[in-house]
Amino acid sequence: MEPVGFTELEQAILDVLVLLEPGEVVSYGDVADDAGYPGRARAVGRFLATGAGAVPWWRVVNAVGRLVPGNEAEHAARLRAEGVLVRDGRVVSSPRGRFSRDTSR
DNA sequence: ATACTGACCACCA
DNA sequence: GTGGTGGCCAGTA
Repeated sequence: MEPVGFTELEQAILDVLVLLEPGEVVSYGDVADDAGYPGRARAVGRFLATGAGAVPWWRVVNAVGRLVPGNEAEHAARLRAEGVLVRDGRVVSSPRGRFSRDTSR
C-alpha cells in the first residue's frame, strides 16, 4: 500500500481546492461541505495552515469574508490579482463563488 | 490520560 | 455591522 500522506478528509479537501477557478472565493465551511464533510471547516483551516502550499489557499476565506490572520496583506493582493474586491482585510465580492453577491443591491 | 489552542461556524444580544 | 458563547475536530503540551 502506498504511503498515505493525506487522510481521506484531507484528500477530499485538496480535491475541492484544486477545482477552484481564479476569482472564485469560498469559505472553509463551503469547502468542507463540498468535500463531503460538513462541519469540518476547522479541518480545512488546519490543512491549509499546516499541510497545504501547492493549493490556492488565497481563494479560501472564513464565513464573514475575513482574510487570513497574520497574512492579510499578501492574501488581499492575491485576491485582487484575480479580480476579487477586497476592502479593509475583508472580501466584499468576487466574480464567482459564495461571495459573488452583487453589492449594488 | 487531561487541558489548551486554533487560517472555523452558528446562534444570539 | 460587531462581540460573546458553545460546539466541533485534531494537534500539541
